[in-house]
Amino acid sequence: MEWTDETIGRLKALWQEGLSTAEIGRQLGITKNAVVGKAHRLGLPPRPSPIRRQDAKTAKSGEKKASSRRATKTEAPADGESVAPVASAPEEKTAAPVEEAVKKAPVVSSVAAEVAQTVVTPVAPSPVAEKKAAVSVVAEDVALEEKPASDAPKKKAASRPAFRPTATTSGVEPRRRGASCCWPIGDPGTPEFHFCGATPLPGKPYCAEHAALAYVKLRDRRDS
DNA sequence: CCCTGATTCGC
DNA sequence: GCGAATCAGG
Repeated sequence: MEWTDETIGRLKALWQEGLSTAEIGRQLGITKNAVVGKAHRLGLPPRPSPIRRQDAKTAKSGEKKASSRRATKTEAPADGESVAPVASAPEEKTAAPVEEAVKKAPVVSSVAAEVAQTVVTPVAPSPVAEKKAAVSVVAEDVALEEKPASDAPKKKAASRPAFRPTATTSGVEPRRRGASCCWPIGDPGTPEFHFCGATPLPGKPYCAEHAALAYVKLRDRRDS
């Protein structure tokens, strides 16, 4: 994966929109692992995760690498070392009510509801590239996804319908307070980088102007 | 089972 | 740095 400014910018934008990593990956044509990995390396703010791994330090005896996690998962303790059980520390409940509010439905739901028949999906057609084009008419190598055309031997693409109302997407997001258009402007990472900031359309993360750019028909972009 | 995000670590 | 494999919670 070539992480250009465009792709990184889109990743950031989509990430901020609250889309799932898998969804971001689908739109970028990469795996969710790539998305998460990159997001972490970029230091993007972690989003509400269902899981809470270890405490990173409590059980952090770096022995796992001995046989590599993939090789042996049923790794027996081998040594007779007593497994000094840490006194189960009373887990602090970091449950912030805010999280619940924020982690709500990615904008897709509301949009899909509106258009009903015309399935749309939020896609940022390289807003950054747009600006670059203004400066120089360079043929940007917008990462064109290499869709498997026909079904790959794998059984992927099963959940392609783009929008499937699930428990997570059914709720209406209450976080529209003081919202502003989050269309990325400028090069991510530079001080000039910012988001549009205009008043977004109800239920959408973009203002009217950018929503028109952001929401394209799924069919149109699939076989592009 | 499916989904989700997080982490690890070979490459 | 990248991301598949893996883990782990819902």
